[in-house]
Amino acid sequence: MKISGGVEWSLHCCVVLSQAEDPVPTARLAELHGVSKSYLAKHLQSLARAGLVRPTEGRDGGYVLTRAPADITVLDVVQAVDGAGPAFRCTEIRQQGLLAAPPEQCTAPCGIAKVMADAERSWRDSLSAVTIADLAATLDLAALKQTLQTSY
Amino acid sequence: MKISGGVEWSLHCCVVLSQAEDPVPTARLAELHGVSKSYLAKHLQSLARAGLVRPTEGRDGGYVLTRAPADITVLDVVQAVDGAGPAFRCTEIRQQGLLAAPPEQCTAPCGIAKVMADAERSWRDSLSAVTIADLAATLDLAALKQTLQTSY
DNA sequence: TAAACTCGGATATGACTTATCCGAGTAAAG
DNA sequence: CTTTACTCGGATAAGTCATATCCGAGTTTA
Repeated sequence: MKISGGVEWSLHCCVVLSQAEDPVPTARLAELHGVSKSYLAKHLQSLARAGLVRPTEGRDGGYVLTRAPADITVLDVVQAVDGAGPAFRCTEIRQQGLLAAPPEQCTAPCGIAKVMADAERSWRDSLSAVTIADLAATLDLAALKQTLQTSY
Repeated sequence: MKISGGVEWSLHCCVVLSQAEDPVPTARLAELHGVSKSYLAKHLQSLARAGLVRPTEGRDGGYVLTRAPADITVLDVVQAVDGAGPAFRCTEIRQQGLLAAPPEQCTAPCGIAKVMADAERSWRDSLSAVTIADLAATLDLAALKQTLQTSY
């Protein structure tokens, strides 16, 4: 089980965007966090496709959050970057091989698939209980905003 | 987020082993489930390395569970096959770039890392609440044992 | 003693994540 | 109105990890 590395970058960017009033371009977000601009751009595109951020083109353009920070959960960001599909995909092994179960017993989901799905649900519930606003609240916002206004 | 495909095979195998009294070889487990023998062997090795199953070599050899089915959780199997490391790895972005936080504020874990770790904990708790015995209880054990005794 | 069957690690293949670049389009400034 | 500079977006390589397979070392049985 593994989570895409871009998730961490994207979450940090969302926190920064929640404190910025003006659009923030990709290059600026990259130097703020000390990461590759080219690669960060790819993840920001994922956020844009998911409708979490809105791009502004041209001079003085950049990204802005589309919703209030309290209305964007960590799960929203994770799914936008890492995909929303289930981590475990049941291939219906119980219907294959010598001990294939008869189809009439396969109306209910496989017991193994059910356990994995329940676990993923718990995982998602935990992530959706925290918002970008909650994450921002744990930081020194005064210092952050001051750095944001530092000359380019 | 994605889970190795071998996890499904391994869980089904553990359920079968919980109902078998004699060692079951890899080739037999493969034909019972209709999957590749060569590839299944690799995952069974992972289970053996984790100490969940014990191999018996030579003629009439095979694999046997090392513990009672009620003492082996789904989490044990998942971690044996897919690795036990955390899915999210914090790279301490907060200490890099223009808005690097001073080290004295970084004694506690990053807020983002904490959220992700909590979610993974929920996931693991769900998986560790179910055992191989629980999974077996949802099946038609009489039919399964009969198939197990079918001639090779 | 010999034979057959078992697991174990070492070895190719393929898919996916990672990482990067340049062009199309847009808003602002002169 | 023209020019300029800056923005995002998709298309494009490299690297890494999971997938899939094979043959040899060792052991039990007959």
